[in-house]
Amino acid sequence: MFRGVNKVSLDAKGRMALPTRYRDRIQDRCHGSLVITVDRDYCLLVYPLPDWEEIERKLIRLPSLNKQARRLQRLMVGHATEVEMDNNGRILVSGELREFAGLDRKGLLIGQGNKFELWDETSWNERRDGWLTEDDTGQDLPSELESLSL
Amino acid sequence: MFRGVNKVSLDAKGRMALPTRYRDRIQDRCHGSLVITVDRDYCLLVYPLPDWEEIERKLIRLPSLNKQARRLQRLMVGHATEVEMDNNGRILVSGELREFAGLDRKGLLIGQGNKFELWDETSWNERRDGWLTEDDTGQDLPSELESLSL
DNA sequence: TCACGCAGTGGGAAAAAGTGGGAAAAAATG
DNA sequence: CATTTTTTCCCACTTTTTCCCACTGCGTGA
Repeated sequence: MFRGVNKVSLDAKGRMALPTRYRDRIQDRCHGSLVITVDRDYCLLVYPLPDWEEIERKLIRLPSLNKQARRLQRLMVGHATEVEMDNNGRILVSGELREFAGLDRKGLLIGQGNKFELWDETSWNERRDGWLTEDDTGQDLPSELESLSL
Repeated sequence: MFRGVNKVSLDAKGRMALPTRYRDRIQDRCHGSLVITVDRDYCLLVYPLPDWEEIERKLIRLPSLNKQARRLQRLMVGHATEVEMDNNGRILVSGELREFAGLDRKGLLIGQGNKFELWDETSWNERRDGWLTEDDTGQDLPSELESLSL
């Protein structure tokens, strides 16, 4: 499981070093093959290849005539890019993906279970402050949440 | 079960000595592996690794397209950091987490059953005074609270 | 009252991780 | 097919992190 906030930096060539604590797990799981795609919140998602493939299958199977489904397919499958971890534990984030997420030099890699989210530092901070102050009364909670005891 | 208020101090490198009375229990439960994450009230939560993993599993399973669920995932899983107790019974609290909780030198470790809360001393005192004077009439209690006998 | 021991604290050195640059290989273009 | 540009791979340097050791202060017991 991936978790936690990790400061990462992108160099002039768009290379990003993955935090060492995850590297062994990534090697085991997918021999360094990862897939990067986009999220509607203007961050990037980074999956180990096998995990991505499973999601991709689910997405492809969705009903093609459903608008929501096509939107998801186009966004997620359409932007999915396979990358390999190099000898220094770095991956190459393409210019298009960096631009999409507003990524400059300083990024944050956020562990989210089976995947990472990759945010521009500034965007993340803004969004996070929003989530913290946001009033959540009146919103519909999934029933799983109602009974959650942390 | 963890309970009680414990004064703790953080050194320049962010290291914090855990109170001795809990160390054996922490060794038994998780061999010194703890997870620190954030709370909406701007304090930190400290879980023994197995307790955290159970919560994490529940969080990860929540539906990805639900806004509330993603918010919780990003805040809690996204900030969760695994730490190890060192030979001197200390754990390392990262700069980001310290900053989040406004933690400087003096902190309070509050036992809360299966976890601890870690507060900056000043914030805790202010918040506690607030809870004591807060007027809760007119608020609707969940049914579990209605029948609570203390 | 003095000595011993343990918990707490700080600092420093060794190791590991991160970063940048350059050269070689590959690809693209005319 | 040759030249130019892009990409990839490798090496070396710098910074950060981690681990270990030593000192201090307080409490306890002789």
